[in-house]
Amino acid sequence: MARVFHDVCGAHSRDLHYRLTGFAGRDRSRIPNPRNGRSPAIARETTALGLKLYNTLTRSKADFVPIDPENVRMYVCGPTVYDFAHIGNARPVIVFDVLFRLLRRLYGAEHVTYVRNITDVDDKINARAAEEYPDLPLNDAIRRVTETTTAQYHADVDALQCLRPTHEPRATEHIAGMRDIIERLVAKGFAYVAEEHVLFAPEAMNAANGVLPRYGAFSNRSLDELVAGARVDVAPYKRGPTDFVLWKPSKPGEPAWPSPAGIATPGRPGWHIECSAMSMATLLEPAGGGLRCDDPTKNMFDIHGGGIDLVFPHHENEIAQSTCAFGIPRMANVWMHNGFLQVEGEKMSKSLGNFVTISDALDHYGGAVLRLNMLKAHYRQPIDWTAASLKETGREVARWAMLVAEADKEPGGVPDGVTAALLDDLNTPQVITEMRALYSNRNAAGLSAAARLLGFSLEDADIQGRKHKQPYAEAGGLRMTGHEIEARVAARTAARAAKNWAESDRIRDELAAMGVMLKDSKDGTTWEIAR
RNA sequence: GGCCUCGUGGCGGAGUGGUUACGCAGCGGACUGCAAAUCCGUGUAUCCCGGUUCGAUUCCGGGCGAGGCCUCCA
Repeated sequence: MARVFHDVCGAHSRDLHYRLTGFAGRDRSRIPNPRNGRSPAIARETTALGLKLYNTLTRSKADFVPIDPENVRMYVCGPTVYDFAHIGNARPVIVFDVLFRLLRRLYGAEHVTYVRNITDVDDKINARAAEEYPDLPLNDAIRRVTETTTAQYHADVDALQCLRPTHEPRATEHIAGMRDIIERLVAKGFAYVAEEHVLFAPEAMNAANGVLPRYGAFSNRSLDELVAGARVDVAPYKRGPTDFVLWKPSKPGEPAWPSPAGIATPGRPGWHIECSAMSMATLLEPAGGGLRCDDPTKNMFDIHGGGIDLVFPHHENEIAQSTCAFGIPRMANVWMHNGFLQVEGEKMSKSLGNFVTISDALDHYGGAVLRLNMLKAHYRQPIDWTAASLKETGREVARWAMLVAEADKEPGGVPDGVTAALLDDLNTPQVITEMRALYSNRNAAGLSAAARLLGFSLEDADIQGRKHKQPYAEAGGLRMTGHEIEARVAARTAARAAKNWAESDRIRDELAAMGVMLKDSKDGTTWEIAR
């Protein structure tokens, strides 16, 4: 803690700390003391268990102290279900799955609540529905799109060996909660109705006194900067250029719900309000969307995660909504953001033709390989998703699996070095280094336990992609069944026994052309279909 | 233009105010009919310029370069 204090207050200044944490010029009696992280308004009765996490809110790494160790609560922004999830979407899913598993280990599986939402109301969904099912009524088409996409998403993340979150709320199931928050915001003067929209006014938030953070503090930008940097036309009904939509009217045929704030026309929620409502419903007490009116400061949770691109505007706006509606200084104590993913050194985009879906990736590599490959870079660093790296990872997992298969089974816990690396802000590259040392030392039990903590099994390693699990090889329009491959392998073994090396090598070359790789050992020849 | 992050060997990628991890590739060797796989050994790096320091890759300032956000986006 002394080190943290030095980083925050020694190297910079206390005022900078308050600016970074969004409390510049505000009542400082109720905000966390940078010296010890304690706040008069928030009881911190527990001690840390050694986990350190980098917090975007404070831009520093600090001990993780849950509000309630009996119920550690984490919310991660999930997918908008309109298309196959891509490999970039897989990164937060895997990263926060690792954190979920670590938290369960530290606090007990029954004492961690992990929420990852599904956004199933969105313009992109509507557009996709109209395109895919032009003959169906729009609402039926939308249901088709969201159901099939959600099923695909579940299949993908299951294959990546991610645990299902404790709750997976859908936006359309929480419209009432959104209306509730919107009504609170209107009643408190933070939001207003204009042309059947409800808009949030950041200027009203910044004019308010009390515990609220400053709008823009989280993403470190001022309202003036946002106005100056705005590249889009401001809708005429907005009072201020930075106002954002909480609720908007639905067009005819679109999904629509009764509107809040006395608006007669049915409408639908803005994107940001969804996460405020779903986190409230699933993570705040009492369960089901109630709030602790007796003690508003209880209306916070521990960890909020997502991709770094969500810092602004999504998370900034979530914070604005939740803090203003509930009268709290923070929505969540720790904010974690994963870095971006590139493909072969370039930004992934459909126009570049390098768009990789999770499903595509699973065709070529098993879930264990994709998962470990994702964890080779620290979660806050950018990662370059390359075929070369995947191939290397695949071989490494295969090596590890071979050791585990051959070694004597001795029950073993997770080695200390592995745990220590993971506790240090999920330093998975360091974990992998530890695992390599375990491999070198032939510590199969430790290696296996480490893999399990990272979320994959070495006893039953999922290495091969779906395409290569097929019992035949295919190349150049030719197809060879497993029986045919076995027959050629047997013929080659016979040729080798007869020291007919020319014939032996000919068969090996023939199989290699089909992508079938042979391995000779003193126990015989094995084969596998390479990629 | 504003804000933020990052810059380590051929590649990937950590830690660290004081002998610069680890993996891949390369090279040498073992094994093999020859390969592949596996095993053993091994060379190579901290963007540039200042500053602080006995000493900086690590801290501070500047420069250059890369990426992200400011608009839907993991």
